[in-house]
Amino acid sequence: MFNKVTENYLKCLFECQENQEGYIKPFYLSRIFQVTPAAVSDMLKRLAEDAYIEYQPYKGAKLTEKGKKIGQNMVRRHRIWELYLHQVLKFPWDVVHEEAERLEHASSDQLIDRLDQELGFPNFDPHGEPIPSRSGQFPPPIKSVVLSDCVVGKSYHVHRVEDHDASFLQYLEQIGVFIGVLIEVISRRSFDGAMSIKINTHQEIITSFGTCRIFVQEVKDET
Amino acid sequence: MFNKVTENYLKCLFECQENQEGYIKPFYLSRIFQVTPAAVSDMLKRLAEDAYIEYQPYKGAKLTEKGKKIGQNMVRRHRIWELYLHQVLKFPWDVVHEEAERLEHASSDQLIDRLDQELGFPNFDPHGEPIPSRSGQFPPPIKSVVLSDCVVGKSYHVHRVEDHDASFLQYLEQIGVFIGVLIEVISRRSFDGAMSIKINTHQEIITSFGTCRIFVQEVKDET
DNA sequence: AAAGAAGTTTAAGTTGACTTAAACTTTTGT
DNA sequence: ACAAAAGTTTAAGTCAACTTAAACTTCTTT
Repeated sequence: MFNKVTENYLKCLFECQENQEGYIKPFYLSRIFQVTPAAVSDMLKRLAEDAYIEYQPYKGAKLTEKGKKIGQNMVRRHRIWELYLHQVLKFPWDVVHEEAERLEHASSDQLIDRLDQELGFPNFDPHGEPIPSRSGQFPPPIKSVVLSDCVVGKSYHVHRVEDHDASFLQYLEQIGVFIGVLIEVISRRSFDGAMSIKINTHQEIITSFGTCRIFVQEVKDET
Repeated sequence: MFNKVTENYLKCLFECQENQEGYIKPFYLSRIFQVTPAAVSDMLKRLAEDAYIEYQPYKGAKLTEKGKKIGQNMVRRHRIWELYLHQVLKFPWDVVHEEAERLEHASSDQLIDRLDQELGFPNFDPHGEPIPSRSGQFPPPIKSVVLSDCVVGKSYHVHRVEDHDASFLQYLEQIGVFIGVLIEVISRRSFDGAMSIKINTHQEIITSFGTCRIFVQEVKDET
């Protein structure tokens, strides 16, 4: 479609705008892409020239409608590939991110639509991220809270986990934390934020690294 | 794995060496990649520096063992993707080449092996090209002849067709020429080489463009 | 309010993959 | 066998995406 670097910038900017308002700062992008801030500056200037972003020096960048469309499409491609790799080709959820990261740039829209169809037009990827439809529609948002904010004694369904660290995902798989799983908060340590949770029959300790990367929904009591 | 351009050169050189001995000439590569001969010269020099090829000015290029390995792997990736797209995802055989052309650079060896397994470790792609195994083994070669060399009155199985022109493949599909189909040579016109062939019940005229791009096996008479 | 830290931009340079133009080598046809 | 044609290389330049180093702006803190 376009080139890899452009697609990655627009995807990343789109993902930022999913979570927070305002302008995205170069420093953030330079960490994500592992390049110097100077390279980001350079690139943002080019993206602005082609009207993919609105960019003001020292202020940051923001997608235009044109750029947003492409960024959203890249997010769709990425999440559909992740789900296809996991669900159809049975790859563990900790490896699909990296593979999808390349495949998303190498697929036609027709291929993505075909995978989408094969998957039954799913709403969420293996880490719980929403998948926009071909027409750009997102599924209705699910209001979830971060595990670290949860109340001791209550039960929750795991709804989303952050997907950028493979070894973290491996750990979660090993202790039985998947999307949809029911957990109960047993305790929280005040000094380091680590939480003890019950999954089915066994108990596990999740450190603050994890508790701020796991998102859950409160279970509606049905008694 | 490496970069796209390098991978494409090594793949192309490998495909050449599948068919003919000797050194590959820059002019040929420049037509394939749609770049100027100067660009090819430049690239060959770089490939030789990294010991992927043996290259002598005005003589041409030849893969080293190191380059051969990569080229063969790219051929494997390409053909497995073509077959997966055609057989599993039901894409018509005239579009799979283009899609595979990009996917082959974006897949890990693990993904390719997984697709291979899903397909049951096949020996040929949708156009009849042999697929090397993960260990580099090719299926036993099938001795086939080009349709233009066939004898009027005899019957043949279609074994391979050249895959680079999508509209040619569309045409073949439309008239019922697939890999494995039985055809009978009815006649050949001496002045332009066009041949009339019988497919099942109907007859079709194949011009010389096609007769030199369709490869067949003689049917062993079993009376 | 001013200084230092944190972050950003500019300037100059590099690299890979291209281009055009000109010089060169090899092949082909008579 | 030799001239013209065909193909190849070299030289110089471009462009995207990077780098480092230096200059600059903004944020934070006292």
